[in-house]
Amino acid sequence: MKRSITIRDVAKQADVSVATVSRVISGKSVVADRTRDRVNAVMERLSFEPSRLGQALALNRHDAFALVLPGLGGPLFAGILDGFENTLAGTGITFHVLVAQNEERFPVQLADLATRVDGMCVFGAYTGDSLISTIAQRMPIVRIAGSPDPATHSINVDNFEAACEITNHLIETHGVRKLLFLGEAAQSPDLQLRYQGFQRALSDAGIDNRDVIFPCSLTQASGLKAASIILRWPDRPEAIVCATDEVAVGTMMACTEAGVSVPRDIKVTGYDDIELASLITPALTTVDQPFHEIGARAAQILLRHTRKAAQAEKPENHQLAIEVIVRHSCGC
Amino acid sequence: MKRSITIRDVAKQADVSVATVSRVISGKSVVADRTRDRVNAVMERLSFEPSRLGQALALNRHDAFALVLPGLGGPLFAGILDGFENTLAGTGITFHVLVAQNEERFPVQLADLATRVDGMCVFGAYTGDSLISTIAQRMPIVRIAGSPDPATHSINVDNFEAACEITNHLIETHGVRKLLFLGEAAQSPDLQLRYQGFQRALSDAGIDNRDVIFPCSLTQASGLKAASIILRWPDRPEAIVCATDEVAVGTMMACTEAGVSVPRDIKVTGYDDIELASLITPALTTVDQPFHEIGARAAQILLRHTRKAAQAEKPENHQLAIEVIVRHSCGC
DNA sequence: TTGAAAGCGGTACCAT
DNA sequence: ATGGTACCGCTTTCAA
Repeated sequence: MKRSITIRDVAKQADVSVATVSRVISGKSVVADRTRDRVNAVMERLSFEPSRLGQALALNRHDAFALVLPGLGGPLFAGILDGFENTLAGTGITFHVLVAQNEERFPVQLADLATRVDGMCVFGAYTGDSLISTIAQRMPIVRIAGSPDPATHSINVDNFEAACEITNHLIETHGVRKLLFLGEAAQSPDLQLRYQGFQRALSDAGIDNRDVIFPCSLTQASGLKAASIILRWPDRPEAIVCATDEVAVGTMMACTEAGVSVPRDIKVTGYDDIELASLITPALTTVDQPFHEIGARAAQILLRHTRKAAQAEKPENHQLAIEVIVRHSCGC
Repeated sequence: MKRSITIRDVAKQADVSVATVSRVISGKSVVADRTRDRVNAVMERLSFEPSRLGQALALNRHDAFALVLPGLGGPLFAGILDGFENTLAGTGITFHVLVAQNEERFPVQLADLATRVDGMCVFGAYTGDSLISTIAQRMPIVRIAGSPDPATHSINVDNFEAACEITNHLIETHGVRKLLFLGEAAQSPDLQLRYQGFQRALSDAGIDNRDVIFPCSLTQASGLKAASIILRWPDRPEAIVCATDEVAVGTMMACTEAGVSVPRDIKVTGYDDIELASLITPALTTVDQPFHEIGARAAQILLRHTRKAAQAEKPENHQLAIEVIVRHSCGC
């Protein structure tokens, strides 16, 4: 590993001071045209790249953000990622993705990440939530669909409302009285709200809302497994409200395998509106989430709060409306 | 943003030199017990965390790797990630994930990443392949399922062989003569080999292997869309060999929608053996890939070649065997 | 066992 | 417009 060339090498060869080289690198200060050209030529010839480490240390700035996601699955993350990436493009800021696959190792990974970025965007809830608050004292953090935290910015969609609405549709329009929620409520505040909205719709309609959830992780495979059990129940539900589209698709697969017709024999709804939702037969009634918009806003918030000196501004809290998309799996 | 506490603050309060503080931080040098305790106490009290930037600059080492993935989709990445993460756990090295969603921005992102890590693991092929070779001169890189490159390490599975074998099974065991490959061949060397293995099996059996591919991106949605077109052809194929399980699942959905029975009316095979493959009905005949193992090996190679001084060692090239998993979608 | 001081690769203030 | 130089936070000789 031969020593890499530094700003001092350039200075020497161009016969100027390091200060001047630094100036032409940053382009922020005025340098005589002739001098600039000379320095640029030398940098070119030496194929000099300023060390990010040196810069970062001197400026105490990383020019990097972090995007923390609870897993690789789900097409929804692709949307957030894309929105995030798009608004960061051209700002000179890049970002790291942390995929929190391992709950146990997460705190270490997050702490490490915190030493390498100027701000973070965290999706979902984690056991290390207190750690997040700690980090938030040092840099802006925006939480998407996470636990409320006065120290961080937040972006949330109105899950309670949407879940309530979609459930209501099933009850009011299609006269269903026996419903089941399929998914995990504990996992994140986001999911909890979906379940609570569901429960509220039941109680509003005077339906007993106890014992109406069947646990299931949020994948097609789990949905398939869970639904094939449920379909064998003696008194199977008239409608299954799924926590995500993935679960719903799995559920619908279980139905066709069991020879149960959707929506005639049983109604199914999803949540998220993934690409598959509109393609499957019957097309899935679901809830559209503006993932791209969410990612974009997160990045904007981060930019705002790192660029400005005003570090002490109060947190932004964004609430996004979401829309129920009625297709055919509900009986329509 | 108040100045964070530094090693000098600790030194002053503990009444020792910064050198000594550095020694107790690293734990690599001998320090008198009493002194160490005193310093530790001060660090504790001040809740001092050494600046990674300072360390990195002094040591010229980041203690970080990068994992570059061509997208968020596919459960397969979760396996690689997990293997990678597991072998890195406890080494004090963390890693960044780069999700190459945007082809245009990829070179910038990769170059940026290169300034922040000691080694990278790159999955798949990209337009910026020459950039990768350049970076490989400065740090170890392992390519998974990528273009061959003498400057980098590599891990590959025997896709040609496996694709050939699974196709052969269809031909020999099930007497199929009219086959179609569903997927994208151009996207990566990995996929290309799958298609080439398919073609080889055809020609070995004396079947015309021109015009036997139908383009389709590697998602369920695409598989569903493509298959529903194919199924309407006047002379539909007897078997569809899909580039991935996702495509295969989409294909099977299209079949049930069209009232075409798998495997009676048409045979379908997948590739990757995702969780859903064994759950779906009929269970998918597919190819198992040791993703976890791949991720683990990649990390090991990186560790080996960054820890040792011997930077100039010759690249490692790993070839992993893969196994065809025969279930029912092929007719068995 | 400990300390003083010279880097690591930049930035930016203060002179000139 | 340019140069000299003191940092940024940490590691690591070299001496004591």
